[in-house]
Amino acid sequence: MKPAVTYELIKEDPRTRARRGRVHTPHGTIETPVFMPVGTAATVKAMRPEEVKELGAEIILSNTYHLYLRPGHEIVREAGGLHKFMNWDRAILTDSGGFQVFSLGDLRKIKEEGVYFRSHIDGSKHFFSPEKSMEVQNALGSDIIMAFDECAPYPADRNYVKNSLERTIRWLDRCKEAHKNTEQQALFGIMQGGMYKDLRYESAMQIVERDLPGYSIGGLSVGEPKELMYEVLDDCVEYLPKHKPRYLMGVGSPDCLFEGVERGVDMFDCVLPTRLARNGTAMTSVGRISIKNACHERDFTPLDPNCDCYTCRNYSRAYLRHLFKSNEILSSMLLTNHNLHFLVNTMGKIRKAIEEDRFLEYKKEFYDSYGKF
RNA sequence: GGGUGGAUUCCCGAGUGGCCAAAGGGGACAGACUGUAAAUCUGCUGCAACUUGCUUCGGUGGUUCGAAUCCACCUCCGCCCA
Repeated sequence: MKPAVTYELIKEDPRTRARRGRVHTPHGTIETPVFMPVGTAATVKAMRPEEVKELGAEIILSNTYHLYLRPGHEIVREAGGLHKFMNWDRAILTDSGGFQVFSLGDLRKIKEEGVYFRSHIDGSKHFFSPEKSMEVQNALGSDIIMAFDECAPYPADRNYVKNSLERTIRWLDRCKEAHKNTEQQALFGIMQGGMYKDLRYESAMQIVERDLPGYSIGGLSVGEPKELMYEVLDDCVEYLPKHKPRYLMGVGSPDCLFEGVERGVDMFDCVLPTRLARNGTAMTSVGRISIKNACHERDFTPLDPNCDCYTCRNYSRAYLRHLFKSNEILSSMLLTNHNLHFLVNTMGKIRKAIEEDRFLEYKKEFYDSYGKF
């Protein structure tokens, strides 16, 4: 039986581990490496799906925990699934709720059977388990579903990380067992192991043994220094099979994307571009720009001189600053549009560079222009 | 004309003898944000020195060891009665 999602390797960079590929899903093909915009609550905040499409996004992320709490996965199922519910006919990947185990702090308690949560919305009590996560994700009908894992914090002692990753493996087996819709939805495993190389190896061997359609690297970008993340990432990718997609979870600053691609990562997602946009920061070819800064008050030039997105074609920094300072909704819309365009477009250029054997040259060019990250 | 309430640091507004450079908002300015508890959060907002000094609470003058706070007069604003 053909899995719901397959990976096609097109080309490998001769000088680095960067690679050009395609991920085939029931809702279309994704050119990789790819950046996936995040739409936690069944919407990429401040964007209409048509706009996200126009940017060139081929897949977006959504979140199991959030949709389970509100509106409730049964409602999404009744609506005809997440694609129909949110009017997005391209691919969707749902996170399992695992990250919320990490981020909800003292609102949760981790046990072998699963995780006891308190809703961040109303404080009500909930229980999430591998089975529950699969049930919800099956109801949502996303193309790629993630295993229910625990993302260990940083720093964390070795013993904690070891216990955590071993439990995550047991949970992965339960996910595989509970996953009911393998023809339409592909289950990805998640590697953990913190910053410990041997634990990363152990985790990788365990998940690869489960022969899943894709593998992701979790537990990075949780507060550790970038150099350390790159070092750990070097090993992580090494342990993963060549003919399956590799997904680095939660990473999205431009430098991290380049470093990730260079080490052989195919997929990334991150809230950074959308959140920064809503908080008044733009990612541009010449670095980050805080549109709230007084120096843009009378700057009637575009946000990014080298950008052809809708926002940069039509609006000035002075206007965008005015919108932000006035708390206008359009501020979020235009800045989000630009930031997503910037990352999606940069990924497109990375793919092209790999095809033309000039990935490292393009990387240098980008870094020289971007300046300080 | 008579009566009455008020004037506070960029704005609104607390403060009614020392603990007041003065609460709290707002605004301004700056910063953070990486599988979204985030259109959120943090810092800062009299001047200068650098743990201290100076100037400030409508104006002027007074009382007091000490005043944004008490007294007198003046200026402006609100309300009520004629």
